[in-house]
Amino acid sequence: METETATNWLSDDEQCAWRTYLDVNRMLTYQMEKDLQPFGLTNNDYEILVNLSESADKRMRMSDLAAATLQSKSRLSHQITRMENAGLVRRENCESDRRGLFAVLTEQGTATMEKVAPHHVASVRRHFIDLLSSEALADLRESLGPVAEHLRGHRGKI
Amino acid sequence: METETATNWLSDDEQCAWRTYLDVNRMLTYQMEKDLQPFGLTNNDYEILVNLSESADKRMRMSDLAAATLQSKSRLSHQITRMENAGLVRRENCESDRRGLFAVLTEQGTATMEKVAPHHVASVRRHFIDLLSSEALADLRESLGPVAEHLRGHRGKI
DNA sequence: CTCACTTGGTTCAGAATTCAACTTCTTAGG
DNA sequence: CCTAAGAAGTTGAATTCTGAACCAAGTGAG
Repeated sequence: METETATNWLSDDEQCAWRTYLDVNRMLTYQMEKDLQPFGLTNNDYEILVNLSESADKRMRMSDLAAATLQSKSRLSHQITRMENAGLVRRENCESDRRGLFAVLTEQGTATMEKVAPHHVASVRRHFIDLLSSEALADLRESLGPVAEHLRGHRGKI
Repeated sequence: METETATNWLSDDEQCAWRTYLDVNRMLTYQMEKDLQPFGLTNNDYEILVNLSESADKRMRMSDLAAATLQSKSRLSHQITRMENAGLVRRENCESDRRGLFAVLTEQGTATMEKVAPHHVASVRRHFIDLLSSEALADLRESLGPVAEHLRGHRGKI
């Protein structure tokens, strides 16, 4: 009794698209990281700074931040500890739920953001945005949007 | 004397495209990793297996493999050691350059590839390829190709 | 009320990654 | 030749990440 169905391999075009996507992905991450390095930040640090700086009162609950950045609670906890030591954020108790903690952007964290953001944007432009026509960009949004939706609804499920 | 030029911030559309791209990136990586987990492989393992299995004689020089996967020599060395312990690859001396080493796919490595690949392809389809129309896919190839080119030419430079 | 269950977060141990030596071999210049 | 510079890999220590165990605080059914 054969329950296996024949594998639906990728066509050449599909294969090519997928690999290109992966390549861009990997190289872009690498390049962003390199471009942040002079400021002593990692991609991860930066992402957290962005999240915090865009939140009301520049603060977020640990678990929300973990969810937003798709990190485990454990990893985020370590990460925030490091950033706390670097003076970028601090932890603050949550009144309404005494189990909870906020990660809060410090003055220095805000200042860092303001200093680094322009360079980061320039980097994003140089290595991505400015290499795409505005139509290409629109297409990208439209086609990747549903993929993002799909993945969001998936969270760990098979 | 003001040498700063005004920051060319991202427009809403650009911002949205960029964030969508980042989100898909992160969630997709996460999902691929999850889907490989039952087979005891990481994305990294899999990528190396793919590279080796597509190479002549199922072997690659360590440095070429490092370059192909954008890892440091050190990291690759550790990685190969682990995979060697798992029986997936072995190291072999290089005749022509006695400093050099090949990473070679073992029988077991090949078998693992054959077993896992169909599931991996299915995963790629489910979470990416099949969510895009063939036009969207073609557009993606066309617009991301030059980005990949640009990044390839960049390798660490600012 | 209270006992089980969930949630929010940390901690610890083990695994992976980085970074800076270090070894060996190759190559090019004089 | 011989030597200095560079390339191929490895190693080890320090850092980061993962996963499970844990604690403390909220939730809710009986």
